[in-house]
Amino acid sequence: MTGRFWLFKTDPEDFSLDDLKKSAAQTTGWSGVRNYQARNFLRDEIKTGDEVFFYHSSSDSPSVVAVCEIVKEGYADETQFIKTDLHFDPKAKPENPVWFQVDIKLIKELDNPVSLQKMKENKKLKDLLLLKRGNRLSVMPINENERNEILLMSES
DNA sequence: GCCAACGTTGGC
DNA sequence: GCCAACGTTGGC
Repeated sequence: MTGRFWLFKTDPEDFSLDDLKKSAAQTTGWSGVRNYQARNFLRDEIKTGDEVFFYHSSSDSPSVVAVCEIVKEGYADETQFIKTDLHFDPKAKPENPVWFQVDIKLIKELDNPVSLQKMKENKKLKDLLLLKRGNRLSVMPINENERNEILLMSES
């Protein structure tokens, strides 16, 4: 069974690959996403077994650094209900959640991180959503060819 | 630290 | 429904 492919951005100051490695079962809930387009992917389209590239933004060399897998698909993001949480949303009610999350598990750290710069230089990735001007989506789909190309780049 | 690009908010 | 103001993202 082959699922779809996704790329999740994270600011390593908030949650890094090292944090994921230290997590129980190397699994973490991807909570805190507060963008409607990303929310729709998390709620409706991302399925258990789908593959995810784990991307560090806002670092010295923004890069894809690992491959993960969805181990639990869309469910209500608890942080929206917690008043003291940074991601609290007063509009959200437990019977009518606004924000959703999935759980991801680390599968493999890439042998060589694939930097944003290298992806920009690769003509085969010219349509990669990540490279579109001003793209701020933190959860985005990528296609199989792009996924294969990025994996290939990580091998050398 | 800067700033362009973008999403959201709120007045009208 | 428009759009200016504002806050945030994220590359550099």
